Amino acid sequence: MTDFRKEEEKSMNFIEEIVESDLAAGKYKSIVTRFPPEPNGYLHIGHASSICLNFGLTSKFPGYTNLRFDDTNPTTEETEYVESIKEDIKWLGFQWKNELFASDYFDKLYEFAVLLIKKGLAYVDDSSSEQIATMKGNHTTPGQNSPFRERSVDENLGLFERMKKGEFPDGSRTLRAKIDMAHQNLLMRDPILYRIKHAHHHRTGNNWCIYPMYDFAHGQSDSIENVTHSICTMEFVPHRELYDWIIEKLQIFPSHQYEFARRNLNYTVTSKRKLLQLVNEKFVSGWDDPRMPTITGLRRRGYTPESIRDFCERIGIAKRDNLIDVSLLEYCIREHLNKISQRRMVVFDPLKIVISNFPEMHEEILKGEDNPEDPDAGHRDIPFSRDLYIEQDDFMENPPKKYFRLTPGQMVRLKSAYIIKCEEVIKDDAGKVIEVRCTYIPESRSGSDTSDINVKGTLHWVSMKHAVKCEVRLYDRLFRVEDPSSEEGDFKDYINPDSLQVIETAYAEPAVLTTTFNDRYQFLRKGYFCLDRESSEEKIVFNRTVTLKDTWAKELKKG
RNA sequence: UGGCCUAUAGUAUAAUGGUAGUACAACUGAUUUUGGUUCAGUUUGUCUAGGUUCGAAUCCUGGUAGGCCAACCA
Repeated sequence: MTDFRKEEEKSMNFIEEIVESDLAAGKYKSIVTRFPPEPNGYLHIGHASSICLNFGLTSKFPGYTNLRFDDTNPTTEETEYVESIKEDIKWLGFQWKNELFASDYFDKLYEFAVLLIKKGLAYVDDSSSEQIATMKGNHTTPGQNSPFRERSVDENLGLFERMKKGEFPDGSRTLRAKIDMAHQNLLMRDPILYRIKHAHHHRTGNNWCIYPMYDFAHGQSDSIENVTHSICTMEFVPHRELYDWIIEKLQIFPSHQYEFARRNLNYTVTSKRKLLQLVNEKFVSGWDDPRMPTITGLRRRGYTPESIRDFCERIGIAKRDNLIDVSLLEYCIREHLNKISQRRMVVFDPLKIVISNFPEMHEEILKGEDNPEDPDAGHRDIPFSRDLYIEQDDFMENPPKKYFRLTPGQMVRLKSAYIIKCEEVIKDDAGKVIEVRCTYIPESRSGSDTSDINVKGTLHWVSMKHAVKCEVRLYDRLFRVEDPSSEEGDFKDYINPDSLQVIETAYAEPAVLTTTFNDRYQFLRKGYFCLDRESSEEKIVFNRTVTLKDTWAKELKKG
C-alpha cells in the first residue's frame, strides 16, 4: 500500500508519458518494448538504465519486453557476450518475453531488400567505399548520384542474388536505397543497406556472405516483433527519418523510435571501446574487475540488483547530456546494505592492546548484534581476551582536537565489550608505538553496564588469539578526473594509480568463518564487504563494496 | 560552414501558461556502545536578449553554450 502511494506521487519521465497517452488514446491496447544489445561487449551501468526503462515500461503498463541481440556484424560479435548479457539482465531482476536475434530475420530481411529493388527503391552499386564517400558530399554540399543508380530492376535483382551467392569479393558491391543524394540528412543520401562480408557469423555460420546494415535491420526487426515503442539513445535521432522511410516503403508494422540521452557516470568510462581497452591492456583484471562499471564488475564488487535499480530510478530519463555523480550510486548501495548486512569487526592495520587487569589465560564470550537496523537479525558470539588488536589509527599519543579515540590516560569503549583506559605506551627503539597497555572496567560490560562512565569513542577490535586472517581488497574510483574522455590526450593517462589497495593480512573476528558468497557484511567503521570469487578455504578474500560515510576523515581533510 | 537535439541549484531530475519542488552532494545541530544509521535545519537554480500574455521555467523570435551527424559499426 505504501508502495502504491509512492508510485502515485512519483512523476513520470517523458517516455512513460508518451506511452500513457498512446494507451489513453487507444493507439495500442498493450505495448511491446525490446532491449537490443549488440553482443560485442559486456553490459555496463549505462545499459542498466536502458534495461530498467524498457522493462520498467512493461511492468508499469500492459505489455511485454523482448531481448533481441542486434547481431548483424559477424566480425565483432561473439557467443561469450550473448551469455554474459543474458546473465546480467537476469541478475538485475528482469525477465524477457522472447529471446530473439536480428540474425533470425536474415531471410526475411533479404526478402525486404528484394521488394525494395522491385519497387525501384534500391540498387546495387559497384562503387568502392572511397567513391561512395566522395559522392556523398558533406554538410554544406549535396552529393552526386552514383553512375550505377539507374540500373534496371532486373539487373539489380540479378546482381543482388549473385552478391548473396558469394560471387563477389568483400567490398566490391553494396545494395543501396534510392532516396535523395541532395537530402539534408546525410543518412538519407542513398544509405547502404547490405554489404558483402565473407565472414563466419556466431549463429548463422557460413550461410551468408552479405549482411544487412543497422539501418536495414533494426527497424524491420522491431516491426516484425510488433515493437510499439523502440527506445534508443540520442545519437540515433538522425536515423529515425530513415527508420520511418523503410517501414513506410515496405508497408510493415509501424514501430516508432524514441530517443533519450545515455546516462554518464563521473570518474569512469562507459564506452565499450574504452572498456575493452582497459581489459585488453590489463589496466584491470578483466570485465568483472570490481573497479569496472560493468554489471558483472559491480556484482563482483558487492552491489545488489536492488541498489542498481534504485539508482536508475533516481537518475531518471531525459534528453539532455548528463554526467551523474557517482556519490548517488554509492548512496544507493549504502542504503540497501545498511539494511541487510551483518555487522562484523575486522582490524586492517593492527596495534596490540594488552588489558593488564584481565587474567592472562581467561577468555569471555560476548554477544554482538548482527544488525542494529533489523531487530530480527540476532546476535553472534565474540571472544574477548587479554591481548587484542585495534586499528593503528585508533590510537594517538598526541591527538588533534576532537579526536575521540584512544589516547594516553583516556577511556574508550570497545564495541560490544568493555570500556578501557590507556595506561602505558610501549615503543620500539625507533620510537614507534608497538603496544598499548590498558586496564578495563569490569562493570562496564556491554549490555550490563553499571559503571556510569560516558565515553566519546567506540572502537572495533579483535581478540588476538581468536583472530582469523583474511585478505581485504579496497577499491577506489578508477579515474582521477570526473570525465576522462573529455580530457586532453589519452583517457588512460587519467587512471587512478591507487584504485586498488590490497591488505594482505587483516584480522577478523571468528564469525566471518561461516561467510558464504551471498553474505553481505558491514565491517564496523570500515565499510561494506563481500566475499570475492577468488576466495577459498585456504584464503579468505573480501572486497570492499563501498566505504561508510566518514565525517571524521572529512574533518581531517579540512585541517 | 549546413541540419538536428538540448539548456532549471555543485549533480541529476520535477513543475505540462498560475506558489520553482525532490533526491544526492555540501554545511549546522540533536541522537547514537559504529565519527555509521536516524532526526531537525541551512546554503545554492530557470543560459541570454526581446516578444506574446493579466500572468512565462513553460509559447514565439534572435543570440550564446554544449552534444550529435560526412563507418561497407551499432
